[in-house]
Amino acid sequence: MTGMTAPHTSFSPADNPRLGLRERKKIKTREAIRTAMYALVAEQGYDATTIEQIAERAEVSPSTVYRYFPTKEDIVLTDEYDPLIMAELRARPADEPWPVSLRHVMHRAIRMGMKEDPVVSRLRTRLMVEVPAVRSRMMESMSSTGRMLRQAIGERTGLDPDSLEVRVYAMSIVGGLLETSMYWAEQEHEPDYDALIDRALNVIEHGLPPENH
Amino acid sequence: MTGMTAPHTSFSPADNPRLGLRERKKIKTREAIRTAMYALVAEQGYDATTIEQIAERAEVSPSTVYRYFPTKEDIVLTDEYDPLIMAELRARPADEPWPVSLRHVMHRAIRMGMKEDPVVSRLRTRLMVEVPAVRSRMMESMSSTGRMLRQAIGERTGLDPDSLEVRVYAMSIVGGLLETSMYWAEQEHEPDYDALIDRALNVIEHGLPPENH
DNA sequence: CTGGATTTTGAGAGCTACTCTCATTTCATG
DNA sequence: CATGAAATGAGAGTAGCTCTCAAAATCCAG
Repeated sequence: MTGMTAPHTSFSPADNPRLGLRERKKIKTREAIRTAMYALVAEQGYDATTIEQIAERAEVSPSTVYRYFPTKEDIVLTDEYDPLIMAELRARPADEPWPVSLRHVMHRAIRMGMKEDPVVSRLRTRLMVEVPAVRSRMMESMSSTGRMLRQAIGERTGLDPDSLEVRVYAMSIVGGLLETSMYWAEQEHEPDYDALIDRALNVIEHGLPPENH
Repeated sequence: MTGMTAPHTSFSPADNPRLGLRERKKIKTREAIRTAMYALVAEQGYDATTIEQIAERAEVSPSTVYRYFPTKEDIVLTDEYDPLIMAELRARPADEPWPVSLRHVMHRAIRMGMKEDPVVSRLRTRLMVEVPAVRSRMMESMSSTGRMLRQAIGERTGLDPDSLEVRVYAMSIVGGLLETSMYWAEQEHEPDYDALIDRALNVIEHGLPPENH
C-alpha cells in the first residue's frame, strides 16, 4: 500500500529505473515464472510439475505463462547464449586463427553462465540428461546455434556460410559441445568444465588421440 | 470366408509363413498404421493429421496406434538403421583405417534406405526440415545412434567408448551427417546424396577446406 | 474340435500441454 | 483525467498420450 518496492537481495534488469513500469513488470513476471518453475522442479521433479502449479506460485494465470514461454521446456532452458557468443566471436582479433578464437569464446561463455548462476546451470544440464523433452528441446536449439556459428565462420574464413562444408563443420562443433555438457552432467558436474571443453575441441580439431597399447 | 489371403503387390515380413498368425498380424498392423500416416501426411500435412484419422484409415482403434508407436513422430521416423550400421561396421576388415570403414558403411546404409523406398525416405527428410517436432525427435534418436557409434569406435580403436574423446568424436560425426541430410532435403533432394556424404566426411576428417581468395 | 489360458484389441475416462477468443484491468500520454 | 494501447485473466476447445477393464482373437492341450 505504500508504493514502496519490496527489498531485493539481488539486482536484476527489473530494477532499472530507465525502463517504464510496464517493461519492468514484464521482466519481473518472466523472472517469477522461471523462479517458480525451478523451485517446483527441485521439489517434485520436472514431469510432476504442471503449468498450473507454476502459474499459481508465480501469482499469474496459466494464460500468462504461455504468453511468456511457448513451451514448458523453454521455461527451463531459454537464456540466449547465442548472441553473446556471436558478439564475443566478432570481438576477437581478425587475424587470430579460427580455432583459437573459438576456444577463447567458449571458455568465456561457460564462465559467464557459471558465475551468473551455477545452481541453475547445473539443474539445467541435469534436466538435459534426465528429461527427454528437455534434451530434445536443447537439441532443437542446437540448429539455431549452428546457424549462428556458421555465420561467424563465414565472416572469419571467407567461406560461404551456406555451403555444405561450413554447415557440417559448424554442426559437428555444436554436437561435440552438447555431448560435452551431457558428459559433465553425467559425471555429477565434478570435472572442470573448462578442461572438458578443451579436450572436446582438441578432438574436433585433430580427431581422436592415438590409441596407446 | 474362403480362408485365402488377399493378393499382395509387394512382399513383406508379414507374408513369412514361419511366423504364427499372431506375429504376422502384428507386423501387418504396424505397416498399416505407417502407410495410413504417410498417405494422410501427403494429403493434409503433418500437423493436420490426427491419431484418430490415422487409426480410422488403418482400421484400428486409437488405442492400438499408441500401442504400436509411443509418439506420433515415431510413426514417421522409426526404422532402425542403427543395428544395420553396427553390423556393417563390424563386417569391415579389422585392419581397415577407421574413416574408410565409416565411409563405406554410410554409403551402404544410404543406398539401402533409398532403394527400399525413395519416396518415404524423401518425405521423411522433408518433414525433418519442416516440422520441428519431427526434427526434434530425429535429433533425439541421434543420441542413441551416437552411443552405438562410439561402441563401434571403441571396438575398432581400442579407446574407451565412454571417454569424453570418443563420445565427442561420435557425436560430431552424427551431427555432421544429420546436417547433411537436412541440406539434402533443403536442396529438394536434387544433389547426389552419396557425394554429399563424402564431402561431409571430408570436413569431419580434415576440417574446413582452405579458403580460396 | 473343444475349452481354457494368454495375448491383443477396443472403448472410454482422464490428464495436461497448448491455442484462441473476448472481456477486464493496468499502464502510458496528451 | 480521459483516451488509447497493452497486458492479463477466464474459459472453452483441441489433441497427444496414459490407464483401466472388458470383449475378442489366437494359441495350445487334451
